[in-house]
Amino acid sequence: MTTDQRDQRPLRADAQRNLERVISSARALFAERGMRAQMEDIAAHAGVGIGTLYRRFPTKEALVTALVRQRFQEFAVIATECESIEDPYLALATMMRKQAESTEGDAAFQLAMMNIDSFSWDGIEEDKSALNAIVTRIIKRAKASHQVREDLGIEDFGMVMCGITASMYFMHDGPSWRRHLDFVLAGLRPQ
Amino acid sequence: MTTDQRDQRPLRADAQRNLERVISSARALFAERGMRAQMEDIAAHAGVGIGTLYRRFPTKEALVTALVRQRFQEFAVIATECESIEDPYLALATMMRKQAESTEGDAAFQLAMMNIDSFSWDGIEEDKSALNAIVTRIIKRAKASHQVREDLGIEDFGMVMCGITASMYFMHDGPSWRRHLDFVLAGLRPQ
DNA sequence: AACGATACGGAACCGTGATTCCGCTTGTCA
DNA sequence: TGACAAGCGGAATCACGGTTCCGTATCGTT
Repeated sequence: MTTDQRDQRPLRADAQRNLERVISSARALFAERGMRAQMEDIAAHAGVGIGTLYRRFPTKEALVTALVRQRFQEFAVIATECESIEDPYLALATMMRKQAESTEGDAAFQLAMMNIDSFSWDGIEEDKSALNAIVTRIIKRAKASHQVREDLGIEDFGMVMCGITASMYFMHDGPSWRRHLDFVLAGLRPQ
Repeated sequence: MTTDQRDQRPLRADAQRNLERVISSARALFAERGMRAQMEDIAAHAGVGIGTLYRRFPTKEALVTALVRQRFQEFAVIATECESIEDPYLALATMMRKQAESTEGDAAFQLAMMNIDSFSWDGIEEDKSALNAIVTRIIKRAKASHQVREDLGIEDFGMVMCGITASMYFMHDGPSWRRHLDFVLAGLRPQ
């Protein structure tokens, strides 16, 4: 779940506890400082030594990737929930709103969304395409109901969410990113 | 113009030449590598020593800021040109298109637009507000003609351009940022 | 309770890249 | 054309942060 299911024997009790602390501290510090959050600070915040942190995540990149994967999985859950909304357009709009909402304050994910820092994000593809499958269905349904432009595609979804994420990440003052989302949702309508 | 008008005596001929080379190399390398472009490489690309580069721009931040100011000034020119377009909505839309277009490949500016890297961007405010004045007029006119939402504000403009810049900066594959701009322009219409 | 596998802490190490320093060179001006 | 301020180059310095290493501590099993 966290690192990877592939590894066998369960963690020692204390190690498991530390792992959870590290993840939650990482989330908190990345949210607070973006990618500038330092490994050492994360360890300290979690109340463990750096060595311990590195035992679970061999690099900073690995740590960030783990966090991002979790969020993609959460996205998939949200998308699935929204798929059961009757109105096709509302399903799409609600999904976008909820995903954006859940992204707020998750700098690690935001960065991944935006591909910053030349990380390779190994192992994300899998989670990403699982999500894409669901989103594609939702878009298809919305198009079939003629409530959104016919030329809307799954790639547009990624791009637009990236832009909205940017508004969220960068514009700390100014109007809320929600407004940006509103504009885009309106712009998705036919024509 | 480049560094600051405030400094008196004109540069020595060779220094002026080098300054221009440095600026153009900086633009090129930032475009190519984003903020990862290194001072040393910029100097080398310009055919000067690092010491020379640092003589004009005491820090990397100063260099980037200079480039960004130039672009804001260019934005102002574009905005002014567009102000003379008769149709109010077209004026706004064209301005946004042209500004975005001129931003393509200018990583330094893109970063500024997005506020990355915790730079302070000292001295930009001036140029920024000069631009804002013009844009505000264009928006006001568009609203008066009822061709865009009544609640559109100058802050929305900044946010939206930031989002589009992000699409431009981050989504090297996928659809073009122009599509994102299309969505937003459509979404700016009344209601 | 004893033992080996796991895990822990954190000082030391290292690479990267910005910035400084200073002895030498060149443009400008009288 | 001589003097000197302005400019130049680039090796050396520094700071910062990620990563490694290893002696010690703890867990879980027999």
